[in-house]
Amino acid sequence: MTGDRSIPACLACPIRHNAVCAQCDATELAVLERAKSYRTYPAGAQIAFAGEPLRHFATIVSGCATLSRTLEDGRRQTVGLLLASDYIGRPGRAVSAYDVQAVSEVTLCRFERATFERLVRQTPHIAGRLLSMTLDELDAARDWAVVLGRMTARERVASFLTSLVRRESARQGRSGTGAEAELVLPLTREALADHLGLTIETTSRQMTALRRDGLIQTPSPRQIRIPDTGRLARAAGEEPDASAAAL
Amino acid sequence: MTGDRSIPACLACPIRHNAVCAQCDATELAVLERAKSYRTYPAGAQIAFAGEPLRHFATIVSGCATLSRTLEDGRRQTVGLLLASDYIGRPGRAVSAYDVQAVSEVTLCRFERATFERLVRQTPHIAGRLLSMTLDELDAARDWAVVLGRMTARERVASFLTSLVRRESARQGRSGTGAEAELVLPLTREALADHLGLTIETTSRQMTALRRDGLIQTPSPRQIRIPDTGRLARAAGEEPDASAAAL
DNA sequence: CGGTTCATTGAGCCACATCAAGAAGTGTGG
DNA sequence: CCACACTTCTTGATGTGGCTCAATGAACCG
Repeated sequence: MTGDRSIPACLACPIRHNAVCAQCDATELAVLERAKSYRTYPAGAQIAFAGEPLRHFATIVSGCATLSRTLEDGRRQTVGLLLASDYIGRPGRAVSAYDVQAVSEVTLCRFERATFERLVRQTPHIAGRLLSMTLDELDAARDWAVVLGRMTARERVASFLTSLVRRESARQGRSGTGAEAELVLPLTREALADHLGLTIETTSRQMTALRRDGLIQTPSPRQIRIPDTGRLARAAGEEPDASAAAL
Repeated sequence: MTGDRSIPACLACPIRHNAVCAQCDATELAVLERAKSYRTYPAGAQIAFAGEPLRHFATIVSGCATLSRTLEDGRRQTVGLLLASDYIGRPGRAVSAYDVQAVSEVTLCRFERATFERLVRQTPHIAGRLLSMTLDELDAARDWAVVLGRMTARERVASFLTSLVRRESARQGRSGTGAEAELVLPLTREALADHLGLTIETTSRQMTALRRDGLIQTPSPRQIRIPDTGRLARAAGEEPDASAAAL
């Protein structure tokens, strides 16, 4: 494709093996190549509005976005944290059910809605991958419902950090680097609180408490070092065997 | 099919047009017909256990079941309420992520897991419907996350009753009977509390409060009459236009 | 260097949890 | 048909985790 200098080829795409196109072969990718367009949003930009039409189905190539809903009185709840390879939009619906906001700078790989729906129908590899990803999202949403419905503030923070570490290390292939981990929070305290179903203040206090107890270290508010992920997972309410059974 | 007297034909199935088979034609149904088996569980029975293998992919033909997870210390959160035409199990996973419990007597239409996965791959009509249903479930799970994360006890109860009324009237075709509604709670107070992320006591108190305020009437604890669904929806935190805009 | 945004910390209060007791409904056996 | 046990639901009294309100600190930026 000589067309647009700024759009990289699918075969060189960083999320080639994780996005809806993961199972596509070279021929199928060529079709996607022609239909796709890129768009980049700055940090803080709103990508979609709840209740408003959504022209594209899009995949996050890089960056981080939140999926949230705001009640009239201002209460907001984030219902999904979207990272690279996650998708935005719903085949079959013209209207976005949630607000989508770029948390860091976000680059999307987009398809016109009608075009994408045709692609889904005609390409079992896309339909299959889309189903698999949606089932994963459904499990993630349900898991998070347990956190929101039953866990204490401390457990919520610990759960979130634990799940971030897991996503991070899953993305990078290494399944368990062992005890230690370090991560950069993509979210502000406000976005974090909205995700946890807490206030900024409570979230901050729990971060302080976890630091005091030696479960995390915070060189800066956004940077978090976890000396022992197992201990943090236990603080998140997980039984000691859950995923670090090997130790 | 002369095989089993107790299994009704797909064409006569009460959930024919709502389940994963909804888009199938007569030929495809014939294939399902041969592969399916029925099983009925009494109220209270556990259909699947979190972390345990799940041999079948199943659809609820009749009855009501809950999808839940229990933490070691006994805290339980229901993450899904399954009614007729909803499915149980996850194509591609051999292990159940949640506990599934029959709330009322439940009849399932089941397929061996491997058989069903083959059917999904070979039948676009099934794959498509499964995707669509999963996307709906995902939206429902995310909507419920907003309730669990940000709503007061009163709003949670009102939200739940409102959503039950909506599902009921959607299932029966009539989109909005107007203001009035009556329903029989499929859940005990305990199961209800587990779904709302509250205690039994708080749930009961909120029911009492809603009755006191004239938003509901309760001839018996399980039977609920809603004289004005719009008013209840507003108590659930919905802006007055949301779905009863026509008034 | 003031203004702005973001994060932390403190003090007090309130919604919901917990603990405890009754009330109402349901089933069983005499 | 009633007595008794058992489960389910309701109501009351008290405690507490997280929210609210308010101030301060830290980082960034024009």
